[in-house]
Amino acid sequence: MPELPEVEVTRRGLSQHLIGARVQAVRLGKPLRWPMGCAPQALVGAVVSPPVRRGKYIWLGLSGGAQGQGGLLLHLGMSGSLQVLAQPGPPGPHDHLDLVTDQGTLRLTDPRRFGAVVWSAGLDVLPASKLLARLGLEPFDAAWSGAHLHAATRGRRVAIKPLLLGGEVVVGAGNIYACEALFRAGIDPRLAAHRLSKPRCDRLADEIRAVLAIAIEAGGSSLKDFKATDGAQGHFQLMTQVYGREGQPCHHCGGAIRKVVQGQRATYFCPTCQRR
DNA sequence: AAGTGGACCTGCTAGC
DNA sequence: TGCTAGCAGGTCCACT
Repeated sequence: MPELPEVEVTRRGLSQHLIGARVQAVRLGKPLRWPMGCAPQALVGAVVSPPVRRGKYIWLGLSGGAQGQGGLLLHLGMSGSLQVLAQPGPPGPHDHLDLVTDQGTLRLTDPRRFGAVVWSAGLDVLPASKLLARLGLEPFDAAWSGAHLHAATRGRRVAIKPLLLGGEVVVGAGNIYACEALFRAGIDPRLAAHRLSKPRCDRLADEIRAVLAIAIEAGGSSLKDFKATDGAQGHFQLMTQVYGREGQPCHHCGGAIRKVVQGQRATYFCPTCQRR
């Protein structure tokens, strides 16, 4: 589910409610992708630092508990969401973490359990450092540019769309936003990455940043599971030009949007507006 | 090294 | 109406 915009909307929600909150209790549900790596009890008494986003991860710094200085690295996988609840009801079968604090209960809900909650003593030490090690540039970092994209794609014969999904070049564009950015840039998702000219890299780098910014403004995309921390739904899914629109007319040229499969993921594009 | 495909898990939908 | 196959926003790992 959550791509960069949904994670960023979530991070902002956590910032509003949880900074300075003191952990009172921790409850775990079913196992997620990896074990948390510390005893839940050891987090009691810790105080929450301002949350930080790196790619699709959220880092929630914690200080002062028995576990000592460190934090939780959170990932929402395909179907996760985080809410801050003033009056939490009993946890359901898909609620896998409750961080009860004096400012509300942070609850992670994730039906598919591809998400993760991992304790680490810091972002730059194991295990967090390993999870973040291969991540590419942040799209809102000044270093993200067409020049960087151009350099990173030299010698890469893989198609541009699955390369974007991999996140080693630039983080944050998942299946929806990779499709949308390539449409906006007029680039065929099947084009081998190394064939992208410098001007087209400039355009694509700009469009990736633009579509992610627009989606953050829209509160993200809520296809089925995603909710912001206050339960609000995003509405970017109403604005997609290609994603999920197979057979429907292109808003630009009127031709039918096509769907192909790349790397076992659906890709949507306009065969007229997007060129090799 | 780069590329490809399978794995993880659950719920929903389209099609028979 | 009921079953089943296929699909879903991510990413790690093993294999060629």
